[in-house]
Amino acid sequence: MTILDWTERFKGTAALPKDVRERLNKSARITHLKKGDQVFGPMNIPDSLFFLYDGRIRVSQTSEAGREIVLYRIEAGESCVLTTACMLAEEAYNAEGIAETDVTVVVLPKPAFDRLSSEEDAFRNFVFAAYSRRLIDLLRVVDDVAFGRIDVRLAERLLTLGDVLKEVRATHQDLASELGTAREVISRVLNDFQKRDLIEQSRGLITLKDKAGLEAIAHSA
Amino acid sequence: MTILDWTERFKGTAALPKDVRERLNKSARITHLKKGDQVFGPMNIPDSLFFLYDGRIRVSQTSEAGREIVLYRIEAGESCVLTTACMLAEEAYNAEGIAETDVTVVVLPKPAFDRLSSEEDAFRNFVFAAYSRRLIDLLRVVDDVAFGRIDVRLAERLLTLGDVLKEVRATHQDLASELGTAREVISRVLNDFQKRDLIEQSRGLITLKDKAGLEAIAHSA
DNA sequence: TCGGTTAGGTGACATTGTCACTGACGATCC
DNA sequence: GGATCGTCAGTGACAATGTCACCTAACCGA
Repeated sequence: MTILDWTERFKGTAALPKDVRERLNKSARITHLKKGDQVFGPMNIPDSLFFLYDGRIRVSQTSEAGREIVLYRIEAGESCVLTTACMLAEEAYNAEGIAETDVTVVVLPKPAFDRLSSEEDAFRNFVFAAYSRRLIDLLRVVDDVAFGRIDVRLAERLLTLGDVLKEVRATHQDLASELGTAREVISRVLNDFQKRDLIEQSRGLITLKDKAGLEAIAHSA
Repeated sequence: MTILDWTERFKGTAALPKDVRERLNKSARITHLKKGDQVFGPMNIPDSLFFLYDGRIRVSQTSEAGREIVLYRIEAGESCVLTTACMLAEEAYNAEGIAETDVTVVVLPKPAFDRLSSEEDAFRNFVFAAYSRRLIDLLRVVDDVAFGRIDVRLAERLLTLGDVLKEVRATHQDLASELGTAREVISRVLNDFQKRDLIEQSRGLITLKDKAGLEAIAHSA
């Protein structure tokens, strides 16, 4: 494939001197993954650092009983620190990353990572910032799960998933996995939303009819 | 006060060359805090790095409604990365650290931190490991809150809080704050435990009568 | 010992999670 | 077309947990 200069894509590398960037381009490997592929998981801990060049990765956690909750999403230009966390920590964990779209990943071997983070302040700060971002994300998840109502959380999530279009292509089970709850709960709440004319439903598709109304619910925490 | 060589206390600094450690001892400041003092919080974001020399810090999060949940504890020899996370991330958060005992803290100014983490691999790895540890801790919290039963979680927590002694000195409200639930819920579960002869209760004190029984509950997830 | 504060108990009810089952829809094959 | 199968969604009963209002008991300092 064509060799692309990924270093311009990341905050931590864009500002680096040209020679450093060229060195990086040599030592890093670029990988493509299909939508739905597992990027990492309990059985699949990479020994390298991941930087997401293009696409989106969904990081979720699954309980013993098989219920799932989405922790956060990695967008293009961000790095995936959880893999490194899992490398360092001995403890068992059960988070996994799934490619939500086709994905292009820059894989940086650990030696190159070490060298870079010792030599380049910008890069090191980028990595620290990535860690911080995830910590904050998880604080938010804890807050939502421990203290939030699901109608509020579902309204929020519908709005973020719908974004530009007013459509959310997801089954009730998908949404349950987003929020870490059961399908039946989602069904109940969605039916309530429908009765209130906030949404329209059809198989695997939800249409947002009243974004303002949903926002009112989302912010009524 | 007497100057103590804290650098031997931390994994990331103990192995450093003597001259580096001496430099550190000069640039860092040592602070003492009383039991119950706030180490950091939404209104009190330090601009330096914290290393816990002695004592224990409880990190918890509080909801809008005022309900609290304990995220993790920092033990002597560990660093407090959440403060740095909060420095870097712009977003609002509401975690705070409370000294659970009298506490001795090493405060390392950011310039010294930057220099150290660029020059010394051991130190940098120590910091990364600290971040990782907290990420994993939070994954566990998410798992517990989203998927765990409270009787299981309470049994676990009683065992860890009781540890050597068979006593837990905590009010029902304290335990509710540990697990992010309501006092009434704790009261109900404790009464159930008492009926089953697993514990004994008196005002502000719980005695573990049957650790094996509690462990059975704790592991019956 | 009085009075106030804090810890804990209780019942009614709301919300959320679980379970078992049903029907509805869409694809495919004959 | 119609039979069949798998996925998606709806439902009612019940269990677990959270909320609210209010009560009692224990402790503590004046």
